[in-house]
Amino acid sequence: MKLSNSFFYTIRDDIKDEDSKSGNLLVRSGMVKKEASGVYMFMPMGLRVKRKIENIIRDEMDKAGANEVLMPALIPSDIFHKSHRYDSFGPDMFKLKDRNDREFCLGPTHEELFVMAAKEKIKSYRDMPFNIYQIQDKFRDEARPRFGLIRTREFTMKDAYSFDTDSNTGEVSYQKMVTAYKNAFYRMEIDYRIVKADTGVMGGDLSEEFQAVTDIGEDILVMCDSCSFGSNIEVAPVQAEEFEKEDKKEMELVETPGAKTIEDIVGLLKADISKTVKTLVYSVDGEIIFALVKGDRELNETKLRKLLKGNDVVLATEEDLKKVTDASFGSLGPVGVDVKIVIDNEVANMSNFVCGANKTGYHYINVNLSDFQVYRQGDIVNVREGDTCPHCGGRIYFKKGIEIGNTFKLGTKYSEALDLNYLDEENNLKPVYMGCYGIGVARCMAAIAEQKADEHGLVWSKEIAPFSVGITVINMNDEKQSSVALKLYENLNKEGIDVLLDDRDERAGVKFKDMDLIGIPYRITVGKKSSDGILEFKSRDGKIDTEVSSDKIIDEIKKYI
RNA sequence: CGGGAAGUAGCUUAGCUUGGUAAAGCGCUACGUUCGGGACGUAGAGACCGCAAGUUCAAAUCUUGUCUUCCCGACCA
Repeated sequence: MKLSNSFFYTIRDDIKDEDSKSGNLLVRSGMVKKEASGVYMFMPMGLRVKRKIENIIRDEMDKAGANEVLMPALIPSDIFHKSHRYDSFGPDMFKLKDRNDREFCLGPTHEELFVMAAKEKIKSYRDMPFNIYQIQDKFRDEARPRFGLIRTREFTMKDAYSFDTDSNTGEVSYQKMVTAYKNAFYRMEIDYRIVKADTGVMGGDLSEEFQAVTDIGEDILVMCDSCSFGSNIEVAPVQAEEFEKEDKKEMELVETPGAKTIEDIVGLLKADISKTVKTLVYSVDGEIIFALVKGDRELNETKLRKLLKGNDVVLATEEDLKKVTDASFGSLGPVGVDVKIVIDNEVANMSNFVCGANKTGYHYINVNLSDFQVYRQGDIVNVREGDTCPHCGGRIYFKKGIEIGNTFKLGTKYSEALDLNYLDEENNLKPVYMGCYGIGVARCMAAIAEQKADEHGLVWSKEIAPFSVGITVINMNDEKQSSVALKLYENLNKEGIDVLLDDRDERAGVKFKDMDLIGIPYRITVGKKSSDGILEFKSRDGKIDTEVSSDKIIDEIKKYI
């Protein structure tokens, strides 16, 4: 591509309302443009990057034996009613009606349609396994789109679905996809971790996330310093701390005026923080419960939801609280109150602890489990850095991540809901075992930008750069220079190398800045010495900066791409 | 959905407290000088100040409403 007479522009100033590094640079470099919150246009450069990512994924999927298909984005809503997901998606789904008032939605995901497609083929156990995938746009009316391309409302996703007779062969299909993902992300040069994750609205048996490590990640990744353990904090198990068992002391009411937080209590009563218990009030599907965690722990709502098998788990409001006690939030506890009490495993190890007395301004000291009735006990808190690894006893540390891929063992959830069955060898009708596998295409693009960009702009790895090589002509009005550059451009094209020729009548500085901003990995500069057959060869990452004679330049470039 | 901030030229912003229909830089056009890391000078073009009501002789500025966008949180494959 020649830049003169091309649809190409860059923006010099930082973009207002694009605070993330990747979002800002992708817009500044003219790769994308925002049209509405979480809705982006892809311009020529940006589209090329996106396509290259898609093609890497497509290549790896094909190698893994998956077949590409394409589903509609416009989907009749009734199929989501059948799978009972219409309500679980709720307001995240874009809904519309046709002229006959039939309800449609813009697909937020495609499990249902893939099941319908699979029904065409699957009759018997002989018809499996197979895997089908598509690269297509999904629509989700996110509560808060953010960070440029990282969380958008329309986004391109590769989604694959495996169909197997049972969990044994399903496991094989699953591992094939995991391998394909590793290959794809390796080629994209993304720094990522695989972590265990919550299955969420997808349901199923197991979920693993591929998380790109960046500072602006939306997820907290829990890693171990001495083994391969990795988990999203949502589901990372906590190794409950053990405490010395003390003899039970007599519970005692003490005045704690004005104390609202655990820190206040610790200061006021000179209590050790490990002797304090925090009471959190949750509304679980409308019912008020008290959740008890050690004073310095944070409650994990995902774990609480699972323990109680609830759907809607939210912090209670002051109004909710009034239904069960007159006490205010800072003075709550498990003693003498008529609500279900859920305790964290760690609380079960504690004795003679401090907690609220359900009387504003008062706490009890020396409370023990025998002083109240426990409804449920479980792991309901977040891991902290420095905690003990539940697998090997090593130390836990955190990273922030952007979810770029996700693999699920769905099991039979969808096949049962949508009647996807097969006949086995003994002529029994059985539900199909499914897996599903997603990669966020533009999210990969943003994650790479986030990880690799420097103070000069974007830096793309060679396989996903919009062009592999850029030619910068210092002076287009110099006939020698322009003819050398044009010849080189043609020869590189003949070699099948993606090459961008900056033949604009701009000053050299502007051209250098633009080539850096858009992140072309290799640059050839055609300048004064080109009349002596000398060209400059430089890599965007700064590792190469050398002069090469013009008859050797193509061989030199081929070494790298 | 809760908390915070912001909408003024294509872009980034000033002006708003203390009302008098608008300013700068970048970009753009023309000419000249420049020409290897976002050049300089001169002259221009370009804005019903998000939208709607209200107060007022007069509103970018004050009041109310509304829409949009971003940030933190909630939520989220």
